[in-house]
Formats: sequence, structure tokens, C-alpha cells
Amino acid sequence: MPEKPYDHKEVELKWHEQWKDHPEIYSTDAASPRPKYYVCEMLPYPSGRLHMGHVRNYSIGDALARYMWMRGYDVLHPMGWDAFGLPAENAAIKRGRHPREWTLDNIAEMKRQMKRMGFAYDWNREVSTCEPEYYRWNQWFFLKMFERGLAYRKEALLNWCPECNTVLANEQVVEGCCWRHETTPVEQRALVQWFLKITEYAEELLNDTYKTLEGGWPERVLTMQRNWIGRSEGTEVDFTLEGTDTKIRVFTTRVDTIYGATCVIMAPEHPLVDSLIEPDKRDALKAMIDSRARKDPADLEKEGLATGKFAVNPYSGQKVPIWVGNFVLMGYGTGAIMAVPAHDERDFEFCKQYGIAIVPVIRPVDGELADAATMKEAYGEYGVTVNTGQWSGLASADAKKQMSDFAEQNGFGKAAITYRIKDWGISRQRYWGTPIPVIHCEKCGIVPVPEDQLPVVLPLNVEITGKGRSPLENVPEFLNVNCPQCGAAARRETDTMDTFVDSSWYFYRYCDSTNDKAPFASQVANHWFPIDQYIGGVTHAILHLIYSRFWTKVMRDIGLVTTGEPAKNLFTQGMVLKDGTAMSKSKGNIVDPEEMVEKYGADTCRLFVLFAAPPERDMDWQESAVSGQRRFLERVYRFVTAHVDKASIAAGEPTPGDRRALRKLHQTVRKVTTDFDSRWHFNTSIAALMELVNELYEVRNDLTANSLPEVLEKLTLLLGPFAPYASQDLWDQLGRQGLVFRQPWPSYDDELAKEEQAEIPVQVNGKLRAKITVAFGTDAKELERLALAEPKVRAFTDGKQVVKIIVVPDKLINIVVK
RNA sequence: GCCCGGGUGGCGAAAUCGGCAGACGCAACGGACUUAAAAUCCGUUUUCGCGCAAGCGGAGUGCGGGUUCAAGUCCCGCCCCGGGCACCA
Repeated sequence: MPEKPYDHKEVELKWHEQWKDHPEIYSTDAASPRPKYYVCEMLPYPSGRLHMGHVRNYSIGDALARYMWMRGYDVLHPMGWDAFGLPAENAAIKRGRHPREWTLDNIAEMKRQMKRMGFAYDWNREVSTCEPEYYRWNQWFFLKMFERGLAYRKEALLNWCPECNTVLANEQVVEGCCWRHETTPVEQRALVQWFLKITEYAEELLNDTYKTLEGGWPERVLTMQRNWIGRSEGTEVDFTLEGTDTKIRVFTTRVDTIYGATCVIMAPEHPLVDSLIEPDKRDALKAMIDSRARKDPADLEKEGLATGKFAVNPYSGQKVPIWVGNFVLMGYGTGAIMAVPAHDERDFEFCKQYGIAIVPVIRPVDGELADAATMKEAYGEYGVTVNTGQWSGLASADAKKQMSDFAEQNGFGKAAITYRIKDWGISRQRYWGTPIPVIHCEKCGIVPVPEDQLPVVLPLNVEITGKGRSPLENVPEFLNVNCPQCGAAARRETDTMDTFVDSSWYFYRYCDSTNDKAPFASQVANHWFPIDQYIGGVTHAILHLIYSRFWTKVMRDIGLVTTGEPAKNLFTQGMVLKDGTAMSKSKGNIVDPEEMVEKYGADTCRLFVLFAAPPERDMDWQESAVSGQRRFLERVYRFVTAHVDKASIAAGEPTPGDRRALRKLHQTVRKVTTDFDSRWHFNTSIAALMELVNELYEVRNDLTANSLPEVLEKLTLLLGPFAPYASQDLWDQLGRQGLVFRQPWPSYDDELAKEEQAEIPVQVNGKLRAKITVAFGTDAKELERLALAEPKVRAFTDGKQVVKIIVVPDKLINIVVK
């Protein structure tokens, strides 16, 4: 058979047609004795088109899934749609299309693109979060959490984006602005909201980053989560409002410095402030609250208001002035602090500014107490206490412990742990989301929708204007309902859930995606979980990945699953950049994968995103480099098709070409296998395949049936995880049956991979001077003799004194001369 | 300010445990094939100096020190780029 040119359209469309309506070829086999492997890529938002970030993410996951199939695992590899969310409503406003219609069209389009890319998903398990069959379980989980006191309502000052017309979670605020509208400053509004008590799990979420997840998740992600949780050990202490019984509770991590406290500062929103502040300062107070809401916290100047009142320090009995400060946060600790300017940088700045006293009470272990009058900055380190009553002369750490205990014994405080993480506000005044399943009854108050009445279906006949409150308020048949408890006329909750709820548990639904009795059967989830490999962008390092961890722990506590963490291993791939910045519509630097597929083929596209950089690193898109991958595929294709016939002709003795080809082949199998089993540097795997093909071209006239059948078969199989279409087509050309990714992964033999002879560099004083070729295993003595005899070496050693010779057998010789 | 990444040819990168720096690919240049071009195949390409040349020698992984027979890799001190956090008491 003459060599065949590679025509990507012919090859890919042929197999695409055969595969596209057969999701079962990628299905799992419950009856299989093979070990399970669950590989999951983060599900996309159905924006309408696949972008290069998706292609990269899914090419990594797909290569892994195919490899694991070939390694004999029962692989679960599903895909779904994060289908609720704002863009659908924006599209409705802009184009007058219904969010559902728009979303479903986008899903259909992206699914088509994914199939064209050749991603091996079991579409029978597809999950779409905007379908009632899915979101009814969001509601079900909500009710379970409500029962357990994990879902509750409270009024709070919350971030409000005037552009989105909705509340944002703290996590959705980026530098004081909305995460979607980076130039729109977030405002503060007081609203009654639904919250999930993630703080209840703060300790466990933190601990697991040191236990279960350590090693399997990138350290970077774990660090970000630890910072986000922000655990801090300290003491709560009550100061007393002078002349009253009113307590002002403060939180401090440095109770050992409390003798240096020279004022108490309260957050402007603190509930006590209103009664403390002089009436003529009310306006200034309001201005303070508003300006903080509007400004980027980074460039907020410190500002304070003296209340004219005093507080009594429970340790020293001393009275200190009470201030209001714009840098004190209501949402952290107790909303009030004691200011110790001598030992806290921020307090120092504040007290200097307002001429408040500075009293040092900690000296360095080997130094003097600072002089209040001359000190230029706060001393924030630990040290030894000075002038602190009965606790004078103690090490900071001991003083902290003893003084904390003292507060507790005397009833004016206690040791306390504070977290930075706050409860998760899930209410959204939006249409395209999961309705929160509660009813507001005038008599009964908040009444959860009974479980057997789920789902609370999102009505479709709404008008979306993007103005005012939720569109659901204008749908009477949704809004008006009878109270499930007393039967009286009542009102449905119109808030919908944050879409992070949808993505917090979707990967469990894949296991049992059609279950209509439960979110999923525990037994099935317990088989597949934890996910063996979760893959996605580092942009989700905090939000999605902490919420889904929380969700899993709740599911465990209600008895649905046995594991406390959803994913054993996490891989975060780098971004795809163009000209050094992220591709985005506003920058107009989008590369459409579909154009690449049309021009070069899906296989080339996949090879390229894997080849251009190691997967965890950001990669800059350079279209000029794509042609190299295309050329490589052409070379492979021509080589295999040209040698198919020759492979079946009986041959005599193996030629030197046969031996070289086999050696390189086994080296390549080993290299690719190692890359898969360790660090997924597919760029080097593909480079190894290229080296193999280059070598095969070099010896192509000297190849016989002694090597060709094995070479052609293994080369084809090695290509499978990266270029599934070309690989399958070559498999077919080789006259083989079945699906490539269901074949066993090729094996290698270290002996066959071994070079015949070792080429050993010889250095003189660390500089390469010659190379000698010897048999493997040549002993050190002999190597030394050969090296010293080498003319190029002698040019540098003659007339000099040989001080030392380092010999690393089979590796290197270094002769040290003087 | 704090915490992570990263800095290697014209470009993307490789060097996995301290042992030949630049694999593989892009781009460029040259050769073969061709009437010609494309495609393909083969070759050259870190840089400087010497040489007609095969070659020989020096320098070289952001900068400055150090450890070592040997450093892109380890240690100390800086600079630059990217990301995250940022009054969290």
C-alpha cells in the first residue's frame, strides 16, 4: 500500500459520524471487576461557544481519561452545564430571547463542538443545572439545611451591584467592584437574606487542608483557602462603659498588650455606637459609613470620631476614650477593638493622627522598652511584658495564656477563635436560578415548602427587564400560594439561589443522573467518590472549591455520602493567553477553536494545546506554532500507512534499523507512561513521540517485519490519548478491530530501551573536553584510564598535577588538575 | 506590605535525584526533488573570538555573592514579571 496523505476532514468526520450518537462507548461498567477511576473536569457555563480555555481543560482531562481506560480502569468521565446565571438574563434583555431558550441553544451548540473535538464523555450522564430534575435537589438540600439550622435568614449590609441589580457575595467583590463589572463600585444595602452556615464547618474545612487534601491538591490552592478561612486565636475581653453596666466586647490576639491599650475603637456600624455618639456627630458618622462602602478599601485613609465617652479596662481599671474608626470592621471579631498603638502598626498610625497616648508594655527579649515619645513605629513582635501588673516580666506567650484564663475566671472575657470566612449569602434577586423553597405566611412566618411539593418550578412566563426587584414578583401564579401550614393566602419567596449552589454538588449527580427519588443513591456515590482527579482553572481556587467542600461535609452529616471531601486530587491548569493577557471579548483577542478545527482538525488543535506548555502553566497562544503539530500528524500518518504492508512480510535477521527503532520505541513508551503517571507534562510526551517519528524516518529504509508490527501498533496506541481520531484511523488502517482507547496501554522493556553503548562526557576542572564511548557497566578504574588517555583530555592535563578524579559510572568523568 | 508562581536562544520550551545547558517544536537560512513554486525529505541556527575549512578556544540559564570536583538545579542578598490576599485587630 502506498503512503496515504493525511486529510483531517476525511479522517475526523469518518469517526465523528460513527461516535457522535453512541455515548455508550464511553460508559462505565458497574459489573466490571476493574478498579474505578473518576476523572472530572469543571463544567462550563454555556456561554454559546467553546473557548480555548475549555479546549485546554478538556484536552487534559480527556487524555487522562483515555489513558486510564487503556490502563484497565473503569473510567467515569462525564460532562454537564452550569446553566443558571446572569448572562442568560442579560441576553434576554438584549435580544428578547427567553433565558431558557437561549441557554438550551447554547448547550446544544457547545455539545456539538465538544463532540467534534472528540472528547470522550458519557453523555448519558449529562447534567444541566437549569432543569427542574436537577434544581429540585438544590431545593431539597436547602430544606435539609433549614431543618438543621444551617440555612437561616438575617438582615445584613450587603454588597449590591447597581449594574447586576443584585446582591454579591464578598467573594464576588473584586477591589471594591463587581466581579462581572470591574468598573462598577459596589454599594452597601440592608436586606434580609438567606445564608448558609459555612462557618459551622470552618474548623473542619481548615483541618482537612492539612490532612485529607495535603499532597493531592496544589499547595497554592490550599494556602489560598487557609487564608480565606483565616483562623485566628485570641481573647475576647469586655471593657465597661464608664458609669454603666454596658459592656463593650473586643477581640484581640495580643491580650498581653492590654495594659498598653489607650483607647477603644468601634466599627461605625456597631449597634452601640448610635447611643454613644454625640448627636451633632451623627452626620459625620453616616458619612463615614457611606464613604467606606463606596471607596476601594485599599486607599481608604484612616478616620476617627471621638465619642466623648470612656471605657474601663478590666485588667488595669484604667479608663480610656472610646472612638469610632473607619478601619474597624463590623464583620470581623466583635466589631470593636482595643487600640494598642505601641504594639500595633495600624493603631499606632491612628493614635498618632489623633494625638492619643502611646504606652509601650512589651520589650524585646534582649532589649529595652521603647520610649513612647520617640518611637517611630509600633513594636509588633513578641517579647517580655513590662508594667503589666501581676503579669509583669512574663514572655508574651505565657502572659497571653494566663491573662486569657484570668478573664474567663473573672467573667469578663474568654479565649476565642475568630474566622475571616463568613456565612455564605445565597439570596439573589434574580430570575434565572433555583427558587428558594419557602413561603412567607402572615400567621406562621417562614414556612418551608413540604418536600413532596418539590420542585418549586421556576415559571417560564416572565418579563425580564433588568430593572427593579426580581422578575418573579410580577408573576402572580408563582407569587400567590396557600400556606402549607394554615392554608391562608401567603407569598412565595422570590429570591433565587446563588449559582455556586448548583456547582457545589453536580459531580455527585453524574453518578446517578436520572434518579427522581433522591439527589443520587448513596451506594452509587460511595462507589465513585472521592473524585480521583478533578481538573479546572485556578480561578475557582476559593469560591467553588470551598463551597463544594462544605456541601460534601453537609451531605456526609445527613448520611448521603461517607467521604468528607469531594476530590482526592485537584489539578489546576494555566490560562490560555493571547499577547500576554487573557482572551476576552472586550479585548477582541479571542481565538475561536472551531476555526482551528476547521483549518487543522481537532487532533492538531488538541496536540497543540498540550504541546505548547506544561498544563499547569499559563500558555500564550501563537497560531504560527500550530502548523508543527499538523506536520507531525501528517508524518505519523504517512509513515504508518506506507509501512503497513511491509509489516506483514516475513523477514530474516533483524537489521540495525530494526534495533534502533525498537530501542527508541521502548524509550518512548517509557517516557510517555512516566509522564502520565507523574506530572502530566504532555508537552514532553508529545516531544518524545516526535523524536520517535524522527528516528523512524531516519532508519525507514532499514526496517523489516522484525520491528514494524510492534512499532506501528505501539506508536498508534501512544497517540490515542492526544489525537484520538488519527489514532483510531491508523488502528483501522493496521487492520485492527475495536476502539483504540479500549486497548491495553503498550508495555515497554527496560532492556530493549537501553542504549548499546554509553557515551560518557569527560570533564577537566568541570569543563567538557571529550566524550568516550564504552560498554555499559565499565568499571571506574577502566573509565579513568580511558579518559586520561584521550588526546583532547591530555591537552588539558599534560604538565599539570591531577588532584582528583570523580567517576560516576555510565554517567560522567571529571578530572581535577592543578 | 504579606503569601504563592515564574525569569533559560529570534519565539514556545526541555533538562524529573547536583552530573554533557538549549531536547522537541516554531521561525529563519541552505541543500535535494521540481520546468517552476508549494508540499516533502535532508541539513544549519545560544553568542563572541580565531580559522578558507573540518575545527579550536572564551563566555553563557534575571543580578551579586556562596557551597561543591561539578550549580539552570542547593544556600544568602537583591531586581523584574504574573497571580492571590490586603486595615481581619
